Amino acid sequence: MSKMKMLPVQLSLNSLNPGIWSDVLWRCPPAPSSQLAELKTQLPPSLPSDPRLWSREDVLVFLRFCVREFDLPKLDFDLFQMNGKALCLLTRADFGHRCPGAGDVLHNVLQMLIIESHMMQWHLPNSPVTPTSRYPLSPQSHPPTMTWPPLNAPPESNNPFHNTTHHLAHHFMAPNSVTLSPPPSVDSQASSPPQAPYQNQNGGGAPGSGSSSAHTSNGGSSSVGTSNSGPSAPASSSSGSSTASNGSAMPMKGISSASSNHSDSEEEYSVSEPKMATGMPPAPLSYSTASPPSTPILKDIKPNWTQQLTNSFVNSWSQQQQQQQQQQQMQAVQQQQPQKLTLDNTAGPVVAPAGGSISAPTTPSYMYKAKREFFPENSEPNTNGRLLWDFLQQLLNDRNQKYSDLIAWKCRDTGVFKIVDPAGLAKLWGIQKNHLSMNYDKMSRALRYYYRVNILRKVQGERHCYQFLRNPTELKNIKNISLLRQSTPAAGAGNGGAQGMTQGNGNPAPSSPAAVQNWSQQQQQQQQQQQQQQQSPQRPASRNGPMSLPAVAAVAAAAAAAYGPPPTSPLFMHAINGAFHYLSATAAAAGAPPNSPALQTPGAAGPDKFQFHPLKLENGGGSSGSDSAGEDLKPTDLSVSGKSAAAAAASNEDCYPLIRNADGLTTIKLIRYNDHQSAPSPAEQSPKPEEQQQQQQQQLPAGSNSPKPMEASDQAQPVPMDSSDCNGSVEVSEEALAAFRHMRQ
DNA sequence: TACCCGGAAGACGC
DNA sequence: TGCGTCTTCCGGGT
Repeated sequence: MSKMKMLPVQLSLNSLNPGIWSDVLWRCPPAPSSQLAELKTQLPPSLPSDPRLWSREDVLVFLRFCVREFDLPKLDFDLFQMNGKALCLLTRADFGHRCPGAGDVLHNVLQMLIIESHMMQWHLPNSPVTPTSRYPLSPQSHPPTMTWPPLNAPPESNNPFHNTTHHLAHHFMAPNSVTLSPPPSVDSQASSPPQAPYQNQNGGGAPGSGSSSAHTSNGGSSSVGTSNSGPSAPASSSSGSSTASNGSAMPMKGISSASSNHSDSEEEYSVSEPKMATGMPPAPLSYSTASPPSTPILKDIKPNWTQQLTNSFVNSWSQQQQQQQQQQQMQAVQQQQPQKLTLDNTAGPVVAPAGGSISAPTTPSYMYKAKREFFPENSEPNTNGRLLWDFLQQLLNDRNQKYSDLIAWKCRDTGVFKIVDPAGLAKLWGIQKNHLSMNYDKMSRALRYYYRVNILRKVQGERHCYQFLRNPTELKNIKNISLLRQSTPAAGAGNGGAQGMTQGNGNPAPSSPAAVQNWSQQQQQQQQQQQQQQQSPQRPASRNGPMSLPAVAAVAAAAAAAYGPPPTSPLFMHAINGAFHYLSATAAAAGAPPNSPALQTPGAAGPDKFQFHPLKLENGGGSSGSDSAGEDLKPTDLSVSGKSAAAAAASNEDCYPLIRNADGLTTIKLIRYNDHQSAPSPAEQSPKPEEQQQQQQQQLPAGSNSPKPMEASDQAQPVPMDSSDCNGSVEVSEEALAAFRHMRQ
């Protein structure tokens, strides 16, 4: 034992799903950098620095090295007949099963190396971190906007690891929250800590994380970790525990993702278990053997891989929601109390993970403080997935396709989607709503409820296939969806029951072919927005703008974990502060993006906080029923953009028409001129400013009953549904890295 | 057996 | 208190 080196990560980890972040960021001993460096220097030089690149032989070399260096018990190397990719997919539990007594060590070491590899990639030049580099672990990052993968996808993408790494990357970039998304009710949204990037996926503050045993003694502790979840805490924590316990979610996710991303065939989608059979990762022994702490939420569900998968999604989802909330509320608060943005590193001490406290990895105390200050209980109303259609939209449009194993577009243009994993999706939905007994039957009932209001229809003949009859913008703008019932579903069974819809409330309600086209257009616009966000050089901060606080902190934490002091150190706190301020300043200097908290103005840019470059083709005058929607689309007001319509159009830039809703709020319609459409020339296309005003006036008669453009893209719902808005992951931008470098200097 | 449908009653939040 | 949005349960059909 004397020769045994200090482990890079504590061994007192439970069997929960290894959140790379959590493990490394919150369990690092005081000097991880030096240890890691030492470790790396002693690794056999033949080993690629990126574990994923290891061959089988490399894996064995690595294992032998660990056995030797850490004085581990003898391993059965036959259980590690896998390459580095597969090895990376092994969970802590997997390691534990393969080599009891040494699994934690191996896992931790490996995770450290993965982290290191991450960091190296981040620092690579010409390695834009956002958004194409959102998949730092994925050698073949795919465009986030790719909803349905091309059939000619490279063979590599068939590799389960493709999506697994993607998923893993997500875990890294936006580490899972422990808290399984308590229903986004007031409590959960307002008081649940903005911990997403910091929480241990392992659930509930890593129940039992302080225990060195793989078996957490239950989560009694777990509820603590979830902090203010209130009544939801048990569910949250328990789910987290389950997630953790079923630590194989990631591999399975990867497998599943791969299949789902490359085929929408019934065979591949419909049943989960067969996927497992066909895509078994090299870790068959541990999927259900991790002895999850029995928890209320999942106790009646076999810990199968689907569940694990779901839990993984749940965490991601939860994290998305929290991050969105966090960003929104941060922006709101910043406008009022910018001085409070400085995280006080004198905040209560971060509960040291060493003591086994579950709080530390779950919610650093400084984040609690931040939460208290920045996230008031009375958060602004925000559906954020509280409505089923919104929930589905956000899953479907997730930029990272993180939920493609649960639900995926089948034809995004027409709004047709397929529930890939009904049970998993239902479970996720149930967790979202805190209805833990949710199942697909119940959820589908809710979906059928949408038939009546012409939001959805069933795709005949295809299981689990539904079609949105209204595009996200429509749905978002229709405040009173019940009004949609005015159209009798019976009238339009053929085309989705959308005929003659809802003219009564002034909402243009083209759910028929025109609506589908409108849907298609907006979907395309969303994709274009995403692409533009990725490519636009004049928006260096990307859609992330200055990184959100969690992102900043994530970078700092990552860096601290990989290089520097532990998160509990003042330097770490200072790093976060510095990063944040640095980014704010950077954003200001570079021309703050719309979602720059510091620069955001409450008026026009406010609602657009999630969209850098809103695009516009407004449905001038409501539902014309025209199939050529583009012809009716007129920009109305370009005041936000500060350019004339003609100039904007001439420059092929986007317009920012304003629409005033019934509440008098000015919102922005996000529609873009499609270059590929048979659009008139820019000069023709864009009315003169006077015309715009006239049009706007025509469209916005105060109190008028005349048809208005979609009513009120209300500011209270700053989280649009399109993919560009699903800001689930903590995207680490170049600025963030620069910030970190800056603060390290 | 699973999926799908829709009625009915009720919960829950606003 | 009313309303909207489910949730839950159910019987029936495919």
